Amino acid sequence: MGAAHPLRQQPQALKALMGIRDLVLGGAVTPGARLSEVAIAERLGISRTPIRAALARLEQEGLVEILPSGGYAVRRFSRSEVSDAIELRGVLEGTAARLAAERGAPPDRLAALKAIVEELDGAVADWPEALDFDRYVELNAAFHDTLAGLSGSETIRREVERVKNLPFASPSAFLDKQADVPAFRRSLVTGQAQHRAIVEAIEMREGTRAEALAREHARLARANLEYVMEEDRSLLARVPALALVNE
Amino acid sequence: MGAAHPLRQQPQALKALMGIRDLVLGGAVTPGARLSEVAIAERLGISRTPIRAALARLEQEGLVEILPSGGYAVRRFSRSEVSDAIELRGVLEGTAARLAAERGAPPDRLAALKAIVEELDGAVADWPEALDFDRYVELNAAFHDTLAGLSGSETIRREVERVKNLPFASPSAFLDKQADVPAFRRSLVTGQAQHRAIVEAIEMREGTRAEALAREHARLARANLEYVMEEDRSLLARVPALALVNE
DNA sequence: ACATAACAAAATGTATACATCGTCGATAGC
DNA sequence: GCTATCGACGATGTATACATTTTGTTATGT
Repeated sequence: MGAAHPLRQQPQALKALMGIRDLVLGGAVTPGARLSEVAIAERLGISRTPIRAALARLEQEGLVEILPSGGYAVRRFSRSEVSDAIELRGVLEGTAARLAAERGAPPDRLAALKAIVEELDGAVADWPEALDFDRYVELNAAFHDTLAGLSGSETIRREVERVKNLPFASPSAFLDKQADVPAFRRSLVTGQAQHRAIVEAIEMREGTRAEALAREHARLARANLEYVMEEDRSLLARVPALALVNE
Repeated sequence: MGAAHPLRQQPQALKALMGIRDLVLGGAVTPGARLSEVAIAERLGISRTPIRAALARLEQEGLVEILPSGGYAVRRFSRSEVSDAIELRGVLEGTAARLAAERGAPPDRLAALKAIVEELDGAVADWPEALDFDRYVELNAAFHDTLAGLSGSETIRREVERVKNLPFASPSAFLDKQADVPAFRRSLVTGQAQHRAIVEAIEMREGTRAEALAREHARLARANLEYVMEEDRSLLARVPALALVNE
């Protein structure tokens, strides 16, 4: 599945990375607040060294920012930045889809992608009401991971995976049991139709169509974001990925 | 111009980053070879700590890779990876151009971009033979930096700048006095025409056209890459950015 | 009461010491 | 002569100690 990065993380380094991620996304530290290295080190029970490494990495990923005077702080995202990050994911996934179509995807991987779509179809269609969120999220993530690697270009795959590290830009950002509203549920049906169309376009070597579809697919997440901001701001607290959005 | 990153680098950290970059790009260590932390530390006269930080960052940038057993090595790039990185730059710059056109670029920044194009015109047209490479490189870099920030999306700007950190993906990769061949020189004329067209498209709010043009503009670099690989491999050694390409 | 300057506390940046793991080589056995 | 295992060397991963900068507070002067 997603061998994500060539990460051969050492135990402490891994603890630091996951720990800080949880701290930030769990709302333990408010956006904009300083991330004190000693405080984190004590809280996680490890030394400052892996903490610093993790912070530097998270800065590269865009989750934390460097303070002008040194040190790091939890990054705050404006609504437009979230929107742009989603658009960016669409652009990159679109490129992955286009290249896969133009260059021809490896038959086995394309078959795997089609199998995932079939399973997704089952998950969505069988019991539209009693949908298994966990299962859908898992399959959806698998679809996007497979798509990212379908072009055979490691360069593209890396960048797609990179942008997905931003929590709200992930394809599963708005898929959460805590945020189970009809509007989101409807988007799953549309999304699944787009999944099918993307695979079809790649199979037919229709690069431009595949790219446009993947972009539009990402914009489904943007629509969900707008729904949260305009229609039901109470979801802001219930969608974990949106904890960092201020404005 | 390009305040690149919110990097408030400490002296040792900066020395480490620049030093290792020079080591890798200068060919002091062969691609694939291990980058021993102690060796680098002794060579640069600083401790291992900033070295490690710089290596971790360069791994994120894609210049070095993590060895399965730990530590880092100089990354080797296949021809297709170089080609894909250039394509990726085109995709991202294309997105920057499209968004600038769709959303409307700030008048002052657009004016600045037009001024750069004017200056570039002078540099190219006045003395086609006695072209000042340094000046052209500087203006060309300014054009691409300005374009990256023209959409107003910091997210997009960041990503464009990121991919440009890969030496061979930079817009100036094939602009070098050491590699002054007629084929490259001709590409400058075509490139300058594309610069003009990109600005025009953004000004006319023609987003799709702007995106397509920016992509095609990047493919000029891809053509130069193919020229090196197919027509004149002696350039492989003369174009500094291509030192990491094996195959 | 307010502003300013000096001082103290704390945080980061850097260096070094220690622990752990991988790799290379030598030696012993077959 | 070849292979396998044991051991030493070296490298990275981690922790800690030190130095420098930043920040917050307090006291003093106007």
